[in-house]
Amino acid sequence: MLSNLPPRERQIVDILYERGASTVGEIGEVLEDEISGSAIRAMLKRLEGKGFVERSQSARGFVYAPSLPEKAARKSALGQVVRVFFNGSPTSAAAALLGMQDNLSTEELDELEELIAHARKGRNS
Amino acid sequence: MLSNLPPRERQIVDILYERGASTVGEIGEVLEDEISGSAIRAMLKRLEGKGFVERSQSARGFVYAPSLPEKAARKSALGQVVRVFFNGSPTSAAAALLGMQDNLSTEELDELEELIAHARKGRNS
DNA sequence: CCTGATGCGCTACAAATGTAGCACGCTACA
DNA sequence: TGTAGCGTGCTACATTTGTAGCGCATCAGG
Repeated sequence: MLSNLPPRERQIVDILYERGASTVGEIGEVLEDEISGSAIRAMLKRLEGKGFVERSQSARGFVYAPSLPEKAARKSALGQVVRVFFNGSPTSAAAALLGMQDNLSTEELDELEELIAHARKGRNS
Repeated sequence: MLSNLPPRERQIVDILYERGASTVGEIGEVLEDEISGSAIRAMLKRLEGKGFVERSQSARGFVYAPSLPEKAARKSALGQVVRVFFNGSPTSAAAALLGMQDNLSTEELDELEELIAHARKGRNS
């Protein structure tokens, strides 16, 4: 489970999910607090050992990527907050999410309505 | 920040948010892996020291509650997953959420549509 | 062929975390 | 009035995490 990684390791896999496969240098740039490259490498190595990241060669040198597919990771992460903060109700979490941003684009709203319509339909079947 | 608590401590505050104020005994029951009461108490003490939980007397004995208001914690947690997994777009996170459950009640769907309508209106203003 | 600069792995080590054990006080009940 | 049980705090300790330093390779410029 991603959720029980220690803070720093967690932070690093988050960066990996956020930015996609990255080199040690890139990770270092993203981290606000300056940290030595070898420290990052050590983290990555442990993460690799635990099976959360994979390393591969590339033109840029070694790049590290999360090994758990993003889709699964999303689901797991969302499930976590839904369970903890929204009583297991994805709907109310979605509602909170919609309240988070001040202006949604018309396209986004349309898309959401379509999703809802779809859900409604499925429900009647 | 809640997000950089070590795994076990995180797990415990999660339980607190999920169940509300709880005693050591209750926390122990929820944790799948059997763990000694004193271990839990030590965790709670550290969490209290860090300012994440508060302790108070009650009829049941000492109860522990998260000190960061649930609303803020929610927002922070959601913001986190939105940033990491959904490119900072709450909308697409909401969409994923709607896809998570197979059947939504009509009431929920109505509520969501109302939210969307409201957002649409606000946007035109 | 030197010499810096980079990026790497390894090792070591301080700090934090996760856990159990002990001793104490307070019920409750035979 | 024992004494068994429960909840508590404290302390100690093994493990894990977070970090830096060293030495080695590779590569570019002189």
